[in-house]
Amino acid sequence: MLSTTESAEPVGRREQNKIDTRRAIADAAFDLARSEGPGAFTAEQIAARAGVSRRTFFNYFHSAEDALAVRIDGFLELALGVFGRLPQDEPLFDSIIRAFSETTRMEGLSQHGELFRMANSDPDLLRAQLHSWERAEVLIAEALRRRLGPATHDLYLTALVGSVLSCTKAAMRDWAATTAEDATDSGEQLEARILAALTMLRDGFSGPVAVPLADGTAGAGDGAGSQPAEAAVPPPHRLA
Amino acid sequence: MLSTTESAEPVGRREQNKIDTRRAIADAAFDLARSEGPGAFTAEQIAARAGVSRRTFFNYFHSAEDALAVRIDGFLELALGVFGRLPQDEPLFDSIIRAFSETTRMEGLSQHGELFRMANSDPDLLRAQLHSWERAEVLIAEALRRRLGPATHDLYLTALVGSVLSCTKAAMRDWAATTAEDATDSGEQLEARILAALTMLRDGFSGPVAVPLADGTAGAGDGAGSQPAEAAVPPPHRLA
DNA sequence: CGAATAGTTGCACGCCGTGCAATCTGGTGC
DNA sequence: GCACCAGATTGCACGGCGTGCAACTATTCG
Repeated sequence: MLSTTESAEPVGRREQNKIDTRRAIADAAFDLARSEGPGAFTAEQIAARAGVSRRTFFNYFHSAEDALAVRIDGFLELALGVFGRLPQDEPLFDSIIRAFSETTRMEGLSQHGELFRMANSDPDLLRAQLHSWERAEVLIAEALRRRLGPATHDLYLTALVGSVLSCTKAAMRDWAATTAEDATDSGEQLEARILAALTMLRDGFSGPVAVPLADGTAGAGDGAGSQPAEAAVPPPHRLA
Repeated sequence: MLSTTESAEPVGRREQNKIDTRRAIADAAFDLARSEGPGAFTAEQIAARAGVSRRTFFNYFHSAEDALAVRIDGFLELALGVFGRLPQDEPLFDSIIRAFSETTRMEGLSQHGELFRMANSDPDLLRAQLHSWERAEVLIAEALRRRLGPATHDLYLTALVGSVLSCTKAAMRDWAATTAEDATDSGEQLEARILAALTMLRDGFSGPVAVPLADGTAGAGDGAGSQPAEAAVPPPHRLA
């Protein structure tokens, strides 16, 4: 299982404490958001639940919403990590698609669905999440530049990365809105949507792409009335 | 000249006062951001400069940053308006491209460049701007659904609109970073970038598209090393 | 004009986010 | 083990934020 915190490196007590604290705060924030509702709790409450002072909370996060949105950062950093480990000689879009596909296997995926829904009723949380995507955009653009070469035009890079993330975001929104995340195939549901959205992007949105369902039939992906094509995962390269 | 506030409708005193106040506040905020630097002024100062009370400021905007970001909303609403007035039978991407192209002729375009640069040094301003794009995404998706038909799949719509806006955003960022906005061809510079970015999107990012320069030569749009194609505006349909 | 309605203002309150100095804790060299 | 130091936590204080509320003022309408 992919993990946000996996790191076999020997790490000192100090560093480990920081990681633990950061995690404790993020978890406390998420628990509170669940029980009290998004935007209906204070930094003080988060700190108390995490067992630190209010001041320490603000040493780790700028706001309560940031403590929630940090999970989005985790998801995107994970995807970036997977992308970096893919063979550089395969078609670019295959790498992109597989990076995000793979990342849907991460632990704690279900929380992301909740997070997206929470953002619907808390504008500040939405902003924090948008900021997370924005930060990831920069990181991914850098990684892409390393892969495509330093001469790659900026506009091409940023437009591409922005579009890819927009499609992924759209897929996750759709997934969060329509899928019960305690379902056993929740991950596959998300993966199918990401695949569909990124395939549409690769095809220049010339037409809608159906979201393949678990039972093998294609979902109602009716766009402009034409018959939607069905997306398929790229050939099964192995992770390096 | 396109205008954010143009409206020939007969409007009562009450309504006009609100419009004036809103504008006065937004202008005051922008002036302050210029003179004091983004994030270096208070709501109280904005209110004072706009000639209203602090409380009234908060009746109009949720924060100082929102008062700045409202200009982004204006730009995007303008583009949406142009899009709605285009003939519905032309190719979708032609409409999209021309809608944004056209909008670069708006008044006060230069301020947008400044706004983008300000966001680099003020995270809260960046968040407010991202929120503006997000809100516009919803509006544009609705307009697109009206055009494509109510059966259009949600994921197709949101992925498309998100990508289009990401490309436009990328174009504006690039423009803001590279172009002196007091240049006489500032508008054309932006238009060329938007055209290039949206053309790349339409082509599924199969390769970079050069940004045509005013002198007729193509700019250095070198992507993966292949020869970049040059973008061209769609045929000159007339606005309805 | 007078009543109704909509917008403005001052006030008060709890919370936010951060600089600062005191304190505590884990790492390092002896 | 002990002394020391860098780094992390904490309490405190302060200015600013964002909003509910009630009083006040301006516009609209009969």
